[in-house]
Amino acid sequence: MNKSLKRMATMQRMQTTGLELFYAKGYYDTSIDDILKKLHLSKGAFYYHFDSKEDFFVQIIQNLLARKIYSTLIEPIEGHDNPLTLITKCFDDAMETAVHNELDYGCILSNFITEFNGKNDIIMRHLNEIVTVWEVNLVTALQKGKFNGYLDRHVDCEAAATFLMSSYFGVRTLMTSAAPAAKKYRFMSQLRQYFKSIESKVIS
Amino acid sequence: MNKSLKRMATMQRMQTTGLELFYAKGYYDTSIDDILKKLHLSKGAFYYHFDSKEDFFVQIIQNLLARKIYSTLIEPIEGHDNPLTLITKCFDDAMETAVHNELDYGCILSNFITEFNGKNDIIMRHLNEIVTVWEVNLVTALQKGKFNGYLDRHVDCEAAATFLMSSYFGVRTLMTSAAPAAKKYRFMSQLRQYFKSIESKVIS
DNA sequence: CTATATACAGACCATATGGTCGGATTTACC
DNA sequence: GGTAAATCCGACCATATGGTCTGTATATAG
Repeated sequence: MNKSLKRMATMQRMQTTGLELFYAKGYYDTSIDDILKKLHLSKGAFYYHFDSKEDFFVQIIQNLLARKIYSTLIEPIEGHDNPLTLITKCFDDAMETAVHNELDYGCILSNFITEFNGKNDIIMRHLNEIVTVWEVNLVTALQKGKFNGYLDRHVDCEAAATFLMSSYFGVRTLMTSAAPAAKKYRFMSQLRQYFKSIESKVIS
Repeated sequence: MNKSLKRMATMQRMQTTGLELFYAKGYYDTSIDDILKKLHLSKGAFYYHFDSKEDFFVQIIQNLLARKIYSTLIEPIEGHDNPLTLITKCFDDAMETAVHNELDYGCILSNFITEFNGKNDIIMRHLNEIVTVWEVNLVTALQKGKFNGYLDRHVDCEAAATFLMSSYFGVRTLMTSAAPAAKKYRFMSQLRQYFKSIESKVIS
């Protein structure tokens, strides 16, 4: 980490706009020139800092995507409150920003998994790692919630986590298709319904 | 529909392998030559039958994709039985074939929506049409189920449909990532849990 | 002030892709 | 069997893309 500030700054700029465009247009349909054009930089600058387009993207995953997922989907569910409440608010917030984007492209993680599945194993491994981290944190939060009496003791926390991740990935995809605000509202109502069915039945 | 048999046969062959490759590698990362190579056909043959790559894909959507979605996700939920039972079996079957594919690429409809969102409005309209058909049929099935006393009368059928579509899209994406069989099992267990919470509470 | 490493510019290259076009071959019809 | 339409071939084109390489300006160190 002994890199100069200028180097870091340029790399950061490239990665930020790179992620923007990759998210909006997809990895394979975004050329390096697209990114460089937006930054008024040249090919020489790019290949001075990165070995290849793939290397560039892997660094983006580690430096930006992982943190983004963490701050959006993981960190908000940490805490000692009712995990169902935390998850509800977390999903609600994430979907709300999606609704307010004039042009939403769905869950960035889900999109990349779709794009790279069966095409690039190296990148898939990095994406799967993020999925696993999310899963582990979700399961942990749910288990803690069970321990603290918020969830029914018969709940399969691994299964619940899978179900939640699935539904979130899917609704973000569906929201890009049409009527995002309505989709969000409907989704949230049924998420609460599901949560009601797994919460503790004991009247405290 | 006065086209000769030979013409129809060739076009069918092209569309079938076209959909195969588009599904496996994505639209933009599949070249026309890839498709032609697999069929031992030439560029001339392709552009004799189709105006462009986009026209080709639109025809694939209408001729193959729409029917595939219909036979997999719509037709199985038609009938007068309990829609929750039908949907459960429908999802179970669809995911089972995905599990048995050595290489699964997720829900084909969801994948294309992800790929074309924000990139190609014409194709997106065709994909959205299929989504709408699915949604309408799901809502209808649920409403009929409510009318027939299978579902609780307070259930919001539109919301339930959105929730189901979301979770299905999402789980298919998740399944491509790792451990599809386990993901399927966990998902189905929580789907049943959700269904239990919206089914009729009246003991018949 | 000079030398040297850093950071970037941009021409260039090999390859791939969607699409065109004139011609060859096959099929259908009289 | 001859003719014309339908079907298909494959060379060719313009463009785009990932990546290389040489050169140049700027900053840093001695």
